[in-house]
Order: sequence, then structure tokens, then C-alpha cells
Amino acid sequence: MLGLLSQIGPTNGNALSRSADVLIGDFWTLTRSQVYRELQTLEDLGYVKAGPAGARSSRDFSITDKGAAALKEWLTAGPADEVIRMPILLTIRFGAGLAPARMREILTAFSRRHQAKREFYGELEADMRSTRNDPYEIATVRFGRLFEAAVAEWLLELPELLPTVFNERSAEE
Amino acid sequence: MLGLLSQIGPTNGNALSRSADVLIGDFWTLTRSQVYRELQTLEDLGYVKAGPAGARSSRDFSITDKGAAALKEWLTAGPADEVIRMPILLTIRFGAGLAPARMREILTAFSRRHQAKREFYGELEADMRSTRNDPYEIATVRFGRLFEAAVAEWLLELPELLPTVFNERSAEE
DNA sequence: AAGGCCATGTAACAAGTTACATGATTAA
DNA sequence: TTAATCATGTAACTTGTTACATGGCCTT
Repeated sequence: MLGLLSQIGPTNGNALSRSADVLIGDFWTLTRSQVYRELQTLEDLGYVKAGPAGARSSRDFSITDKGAAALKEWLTAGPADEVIRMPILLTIRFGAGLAPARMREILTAFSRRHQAKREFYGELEADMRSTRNDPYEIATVRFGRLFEAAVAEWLLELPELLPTVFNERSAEE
Repeated sequence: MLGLLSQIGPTNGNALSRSADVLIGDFWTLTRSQVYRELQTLEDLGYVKAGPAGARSSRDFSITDKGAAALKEWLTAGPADEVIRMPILLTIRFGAGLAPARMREILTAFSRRHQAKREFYGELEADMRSTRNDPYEIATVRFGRLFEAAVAEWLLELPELLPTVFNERSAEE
């Protein structure tokens, strides 16, 4: 949130939440409620300060010098470990008993969704490379693209590994 | 947890937690405390039942028929969305102001850690393919390997994108 | 200017983490 | 047989999610 505030300037909780979705949502989720709670905490710490209350008691927050210093310190300390949760791998890992047809449906839906994401990232990166040129931003989008490419490759190799699922003969009739 | 219990049989909370680490830890984390709380919930629902209390009031839980049915239903319903949190992408996204030398250190550490993981998955999968042959298990490990390959590729392309970080000239002297 | 819709914020709940307590086991 | 260590469980706290309340804005 400090990073976002430093890049987009004074914003209220709701707008900050939407920015987070757009700018870092693919590798760091944040709900609206969290944003408000955390803004309160950051204000108490003196890392952000709010302007006057506007409509619906909405206030625009901006980062303070102290907040900028804290952000830099946090970044300098280095990243925490990744959190990867792939529920579909649980489906696979424990899904030997599922009807093959159902398993195929699940995998097809998964595949479609990620195919779309992959195209999205591909286009976004191409777009960024031609127009804007913040390489730090491009780097994050590229990670998304490569991640989706890995998912696609995995899906491509699956039928060879799970013939009983993909073999039509074994489908429910 | 129901999936684990159905595969490994009666276990106490601690052992179940360790099994989770080993068997699904790479794509689904679960702390020991969560395991205990959830076992309680599952017991209340009648999805698991406990044997007699042993040492340190430890009890071995096993899955019930009702639990097995609930598991199958859950699996059939299809997987939830993925959760991906890559703190290093925040470091990149907001780290333009970091000292290049520090950024390189961070990336190097990151790279080393993932290189090790990649080798681990590669060996594990090869091992599994030759000895055991639960294809569902192999599929999950393979995902790990492909994910790490994507990370590696990303790292390989980074210097081209962020020359100011990797160019020796711009390092602190 | 009244009704419906959206923007903004809040509160209650659920999931996840950290730190601690305590009873067994092992080794000297 | 005592001290140290480990296994097991619990409690307190933090983070994340869901559902709700309410006030401003737009449309008619």
C-alpha cells in the first residue's frame, strides 16, 4: 500500500483498493476491508496522513516522508517467501476416484481460464513494451506471462500422464 | 485434510501436519494450529472420528464414510481460484529506488533458492517415474518443476530488461 | 424530487501465524 | 534419576473474507 500510494498519490480507501487490483492484483491480493484497516494502522504509525473528510466521510491518504522511509526499508530487507495455492493440484492429488468425465470438465474449465490469462498477459506485455517503458512494471507482467506458459505446458503434458482420465473409452457412457 | 486422512489412515494432529507438509506443502500450506482447529471442526461435523486418547492427550483421527462423501463432493465441485503471492514482484514493482547492488543481492538469493527447488523437483519427478507410479502424484510434482522452470526463465531474461540493475558500472562503488 | 444504483466504509467472521505450555523420551 | 530435548497440543494475535449499512449521485 505504501508503494501504491507513493506512485499514485492521494487516494481514498476504495480507490486505493481498486488500484491495488489493477497494479499488483495478479501477484498480491488485497481486499477492500484490509485496505481500510491497514490505512488506519499506517496512519497511527505516521506512515500516511489523511486530507479532510469529503463525501461519505471519505478521506484521501498520502504517504509521508516517514512512510516513504519505511517502504524503502521494507523493500531493502528483501522479499518474504512465496505463497502458492493451487487448489486444482488438490483435485488432482486426491481425485483418483472422480469420474473421468468430471475430471475432464474441471481441467477444461481450468485450461480455458488460464488460456485467457495467458493471452491477456501476452498482449499486455507487448503493449507495454511498445508504448510505456517502465521496465519494472514490464518485469512483473512478464512473470505473469511465463507463469501462464508453465501452466499451459503442464496441461499439455497431462494426458500422457493420466491416460485413464483422457481416454474416451474410460469416460462415463 | 480429509484427502490426507483417506490416504494415510489414522494419525494424530501433529503427524497429520507433517504429512501435509510433505505431501501437499508445495502448493497448499497448513500450519499445525490450523490442523488442530480443523480436526475439531471436522469431528463436530462427523467427518472424522478419533480413537482413544494416548500420550499427551493425543488422539488418532480417521476419516468416516460421511467424511469421505464430503471429500468427494468437495472435489467434484471443482477447484477454487489460485492464490499466488510473490513478494519479490513487489520488490521489483516498487524497487526502482533501491541501490542496484542491493537489488542484485536480493535477486541472487532468490535465484539460488529457486534453483535448488528446481533441482529438487527434477530429481523427485525422475525418481517417482522410475519407482512409484501414482500418476496423480507425479502430476503435482511436475507442476512444481514447470513452475520453477518458469521462474528460472524469468530470471534469465531480467538483465536484458533491467540493465541499470545488472550493469556493473551502476553498482555502488 | 423520488427511486434505484453505485461508491465508500464498517463490522463480524474465518483462516492463518506465532508464541507458548506441558508431558514424554532420551542420554548422561 | 536428572537434565535436556522433542513431540504434541493450545491460546492469543494477525491477516483475509464476507456480508452488511449508508450516504451521494444519476435518471426519470
